[in-house]
Amino acid sequence: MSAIRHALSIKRQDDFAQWYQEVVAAADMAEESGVRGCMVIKPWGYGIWERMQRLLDARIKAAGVQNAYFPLFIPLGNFVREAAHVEGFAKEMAVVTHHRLISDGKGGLIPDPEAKLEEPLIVRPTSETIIGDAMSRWVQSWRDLPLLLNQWANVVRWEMRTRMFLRTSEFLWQEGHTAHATRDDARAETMRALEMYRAFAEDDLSLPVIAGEKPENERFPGAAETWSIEAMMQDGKALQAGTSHYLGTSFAEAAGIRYQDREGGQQLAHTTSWGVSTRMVGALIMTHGDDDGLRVPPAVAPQQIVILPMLREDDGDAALLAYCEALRASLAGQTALGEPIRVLLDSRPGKAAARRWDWVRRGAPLIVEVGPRDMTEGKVAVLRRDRLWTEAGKPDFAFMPRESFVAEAAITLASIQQGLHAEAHARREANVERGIASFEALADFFAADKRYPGWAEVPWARPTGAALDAVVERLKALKLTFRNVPLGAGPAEGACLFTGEPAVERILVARAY
RNA sequence: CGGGGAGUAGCGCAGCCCGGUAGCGCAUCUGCUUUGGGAGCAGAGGGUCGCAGGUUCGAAUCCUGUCUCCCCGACCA
Repeated sequence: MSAIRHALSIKRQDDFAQWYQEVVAAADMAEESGVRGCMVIKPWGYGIWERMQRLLDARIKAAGVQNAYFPLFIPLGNFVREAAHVEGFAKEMAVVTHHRLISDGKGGLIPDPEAKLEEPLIVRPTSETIIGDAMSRWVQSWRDLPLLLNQWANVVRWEMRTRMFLRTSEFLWQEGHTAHATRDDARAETMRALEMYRAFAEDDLSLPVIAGEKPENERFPGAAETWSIEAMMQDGKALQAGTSHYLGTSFAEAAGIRYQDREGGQQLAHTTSWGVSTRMVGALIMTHGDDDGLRVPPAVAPQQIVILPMLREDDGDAALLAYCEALRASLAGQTALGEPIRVLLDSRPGKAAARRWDWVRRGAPLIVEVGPRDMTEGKVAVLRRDRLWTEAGKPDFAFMPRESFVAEAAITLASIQQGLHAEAHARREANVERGIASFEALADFFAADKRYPGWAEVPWARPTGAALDAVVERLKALKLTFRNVPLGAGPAEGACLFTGEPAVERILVARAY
């Protein structure tokens, strides 16, 4: 029995879905908007997304990809060109049909029947078609290739069931779109983007992921190959945290992206697309969150250190504030994880001991409380969010000289960044089962009632078409899905769990978000 | 989109069955006390009861519709 008085009312192990929702609210990240499937992202949540944007954008630009912006609306006629793509998205589309409102005579407004659009516009669910259209004009010669574009944008998919950050009708993302002269070049770009996402997730978000290729049934509509990074959440489910697609020439054919080669012949370009979305914020919560709220990895924390002066609303406050301001300035002059330290002096009135818990729930990596006696002694009281409690169930403050804290702040932040990754990585590795040799054993593995159903990595023969569909159905009956064929998986041995044929590779099976 | 549950103050809830002045806890504000770690006492402010119709002398409460959220399913780059 624990005497700890946690900052949340719901524990992960009691109700993971409810816990997730409480973290989103308690960490002040987002709230309901009143519009189905759409959320208001609040400053702390959006600040985390902005940090993700900044770090990923730098990686994208470092690869020579340029940012551009394409329209929100796509003419319906443009969208219908790539058959598989259309089939994949048609049933979840928002459509604009009118351009004016008129009074309904009862004090309300209705779309003006006189203002119906000749051709409806769809709200982009992704931008392959509209960017492909631009590429068809921008690509003429082999000298125009490769064409490497990215856009940061919102997209809309009319989801049947939504969850904050994980699946919303409108979400924010980046979508990279590239065109290449050859299959090899395009595939190399696909893999570069995949590796970029892996490094971004692991290094910047402390999120251990497994990069690999999606099986045929999980491919992006119209893609030749789909690759993903998969992360394990604290309930053992898998979350696809980023995807990279080699699109072959089918989108180039649909959009007319052709170039003249060195011999003067007309060739179809090979295209790719790749994306990461605000879903990543959900992955962060479900990977690093604990029973006291979120824990934000320092690299993406909007504020890495929060200073809380213990104000008493008396004459001593001025001196205490000056002491804290000096502390803030000396920290802000330091560099951690390659950037100036982001430090907030939270001097709003109120008891520091009470406001501390707001920052615990938000997951600020370091919380520093400073009282009059600390000031006199030249000390600070430091609370690390990644190790909150003492054995006795009290907040684990480290009282240390101010100068020591300042001198070690960068190292401490790097240590938290690394520690969160190590913790999540150890948890995942402890819950990936690689020794399952039969379908029955697979079913047993997932039938066991345990906190982490985890993942299974099993040999398979890579069936396709109807044979694959049959396997997918068998898995669906167990609420299981294929995740990906990990790049780093060992050589396949033995028989395919699903067909009995000699295995050709190893694939991850898991419950998934 | 199918089945189930829910919407009352910023948050969590009671009241509804059986119609009759809108309640509790936390939070907020004020005062006093307290002051090394999530303070105590007293007082105060804050709600067209999701929205729209209907029944009724009278609706948070009964009826109809609708919107949103949660859970299960189907769907899901």
